[in-house]
Amino acid sequence: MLDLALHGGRGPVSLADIAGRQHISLAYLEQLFGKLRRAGLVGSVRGPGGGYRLARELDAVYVAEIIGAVDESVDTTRCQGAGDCQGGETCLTHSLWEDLSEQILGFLRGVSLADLVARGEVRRIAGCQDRKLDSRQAGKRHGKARAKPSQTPPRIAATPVAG
Amino acid sequence: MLDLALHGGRGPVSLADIAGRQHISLAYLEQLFGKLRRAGLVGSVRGPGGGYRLARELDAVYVAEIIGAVDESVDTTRCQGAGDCQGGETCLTHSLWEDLSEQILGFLRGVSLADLVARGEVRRIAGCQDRKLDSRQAGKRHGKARAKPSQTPPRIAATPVAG
DNA sequence: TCAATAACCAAGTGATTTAGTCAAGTATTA
DNA sequence: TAATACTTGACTAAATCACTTGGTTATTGA
Repeated sequence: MLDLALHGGRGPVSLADIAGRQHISLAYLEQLFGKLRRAGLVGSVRGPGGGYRLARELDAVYVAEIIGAVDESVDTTRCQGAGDCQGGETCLTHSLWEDLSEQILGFLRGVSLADLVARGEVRRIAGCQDRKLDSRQAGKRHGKARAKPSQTPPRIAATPVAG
Repeated sequence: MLDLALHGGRGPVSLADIAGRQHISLAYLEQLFGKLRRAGLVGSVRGPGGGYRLARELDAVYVAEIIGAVDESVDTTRCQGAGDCQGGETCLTHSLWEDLSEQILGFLRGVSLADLVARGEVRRIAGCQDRKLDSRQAGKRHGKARAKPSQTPPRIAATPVAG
């Protein structure tokens, strides 16, 4: 979504472009953007020259929504907030994880794509990515690579012992 | 640790007791408390009547430490903070996940066992647990059950798409 | 001294999750 | 009408994590 925010100025951005810049496989991006589209966060344009564009202004798209569209939840309780963590009963630490979840959601609800684009760090990295892609594309012609190099999965390491 | 905080008033608490109240298997508790002991958060007493006790006062034990001792990290970046998320380079969203990690750590560093014990919700649930255990133990005699009923694992659901 | 109790330890297991792949489509436009 | 791009669904590989198995060692009380 950030790539879209940074490169969506002149018409739709193809997933192949994003795949090249962000080192995420095209097939996987297709999955993610399917969810994003169904959540109403992006719009798509088919056919040659097509691609995706953000459905709203940068300052109206919050990270929490994006994660919600893709992952469906940022809840840290084992019971997904239901309170039946311990065989129908509520476990001792339920309220703690509930508070933490609220904390995380609050933070992610406060960060918009506009906020991220405004960061010097983000602009710098995006600049590097663009330069790299340009020099790489100078040497090749219309290379459609469906299988891209993969990376190790990210994961939030903290896990409640009971919650 | 909360169970220990609530029941550690009169001498050490055995893991079998905690297992009974919190529905966590004894063998699994042994693993966790091994880590907690090595981290200096609890002390142990062997032999009959033995068990574990908190190594510090309630208001000096923070949830962040407990998670750190057991899980080792609450980092949400895919590179564990190293900044080499994208094949040696830093990925676009690195700073976002770094901020989120700091947010989570800050929250968990601010919650002590004393804070949790002071919660009405926690006291209420602990009361229920004690009453249930009493009525169950009235009917049996020295039942050493090493294999306890298990529960579905908790997990933080939010996962950064790239970080 | 011996048996019971409870901490200690190492290795393995199994369910779940998630990033990612594969193989088909269908729509759009030059 | 062919190329481009999006759509869908089923599958896979790896990792994680809660949990188990099968022991050993230390302490206490009878």
